[in-house]
Amino acid sequence: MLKEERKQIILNEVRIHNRVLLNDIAELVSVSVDTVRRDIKELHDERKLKKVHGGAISLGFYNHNAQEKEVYSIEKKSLIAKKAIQLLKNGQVVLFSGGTTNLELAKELPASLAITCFTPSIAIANQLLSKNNVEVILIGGKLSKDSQIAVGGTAINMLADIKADVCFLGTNSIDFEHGLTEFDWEIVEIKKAMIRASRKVVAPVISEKLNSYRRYKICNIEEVDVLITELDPEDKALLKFKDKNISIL
Amino acid sequence: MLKEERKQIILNEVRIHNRVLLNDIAELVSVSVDTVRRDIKELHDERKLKKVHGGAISLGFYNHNAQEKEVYSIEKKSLIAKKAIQLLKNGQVVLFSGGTTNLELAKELPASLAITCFTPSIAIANQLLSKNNVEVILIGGKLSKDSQIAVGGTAINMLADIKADVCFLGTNSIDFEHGLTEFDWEIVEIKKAMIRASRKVVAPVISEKLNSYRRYKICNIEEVDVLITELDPEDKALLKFKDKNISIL
DNA sequence: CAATTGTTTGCATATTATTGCATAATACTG
DNA sequence: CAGTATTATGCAATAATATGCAAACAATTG
Repeated sequence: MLKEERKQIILNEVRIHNRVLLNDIAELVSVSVDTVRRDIKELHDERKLKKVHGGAISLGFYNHNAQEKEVYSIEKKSLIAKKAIQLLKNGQVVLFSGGTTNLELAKELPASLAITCFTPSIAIANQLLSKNNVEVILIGGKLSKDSQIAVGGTAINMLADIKADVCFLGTNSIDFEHGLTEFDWEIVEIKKAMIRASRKVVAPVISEKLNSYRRYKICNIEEVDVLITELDPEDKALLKFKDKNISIL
Repeated sequence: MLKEERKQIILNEVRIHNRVLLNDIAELVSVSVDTVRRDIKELHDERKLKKVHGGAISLGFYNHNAQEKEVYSIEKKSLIAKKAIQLLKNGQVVLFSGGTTNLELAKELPASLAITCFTPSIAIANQLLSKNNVEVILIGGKLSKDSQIAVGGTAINMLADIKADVCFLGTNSIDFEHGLTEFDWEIVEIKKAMIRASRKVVAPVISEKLNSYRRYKICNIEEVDVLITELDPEDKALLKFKDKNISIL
């Protein structure tokens, strides 16, 4: 068994289970735990996973927590927000899903921009309210305690009456193969409806969310028109998306 | 179970419920309370939650400066809130209009109370979200910039499908002769719809709002079932309302 | 082919991290 | 202010880690 082969297996396990135990891997690939430990250390240095006491966890899993993102990735999100704002023109109708990246986007909207915004997120609605030239329309429905956005039939019905110019679609995970995915089915339903309600789908995502996936699928990667990350558009991690005719910012 | 994994679970619980008890977590993840305590201490040091006596609470997810600054007659509002809460029973469906008095009411709802709440106010929805046993349903629609509640046809249509047990109807002014009145026609429309959507109308108002009136009328004084003020129910300012068969609290 | 060099691997060892328990101190409750 | 619950602290058992070392292995060179 080649070392690289082993490392791929480890990464795969991490991707599937979001965590691995050192001992399990050692048994799985029939090497000593020391070797696995060294492999994980290398993968950690390569930023492919996070080494923790007793094993490793996926970066996506580690980062999925809202507070941490809030605190630690502000600069990245701000960069993404700035790129995203360039897509907007006066008079447009814009749909915002939830998430802290979209929240940052809402925060940074220039005061001069006159647009109409729909959102099921109370946090984003709250931010948008402070923009004088922005008309804010709240998408109603049962509030998910978890993600703090309106979900369910009412929200989906309301979206059915909308055709927005742009939808800023936050997502938990994005993967070339598995598309956009989420933890929570309620959220998936509402995001599917948001895609249907928009002419153009823009996915602002932190690069850490790339190459990870969750249980439930929102859509295929092809349904995204524009992908915005904090990385340089020419970054090698983004190249394959260009093949699918997705704009990269 | 990896330590990091456990920490993620704790964070997740905090995110969902806004607070966790040490003992609950210990049971949930099957470790001693000491271990959970240490985990929470670490998460606290990492600024991912706030450690409190007996457990942890989430960091305020967004700083609602606007509402926090409204400290006008907070004691009076708190007193009104306490009286209003006594009207509520588990299992009821409750409608909240906007306003700082209703916000105070939402804040002070006891954690044990299990009710379903509808509201067009993002500030109140936000408060209600932190109550474990409260289901929150947001009434969607265009957000009024000054009152920060959803107004217009969408909101009114949504209300048409509801029959709540109680409606806490905030109002700008209340007058024996002119009834409940407002500055803003949009708000009047939505409040009219709220009255139609409820079996019982409760008006929590500070005494300062008594005996004043505005341009637009929500309803006659007779349509109010219960009037709650910070005054003693026997106060002479309230006597005349009793004649109209309105309960005074 | 033998010698050399560098890498990988497993093992032994010392070090460090994690956990639960005991106990004393402190905070909350009525 | 007493009674209870929660917390901080030290300690010991266990598990995981880092480190050095030697054997195994591969690639390169004379």
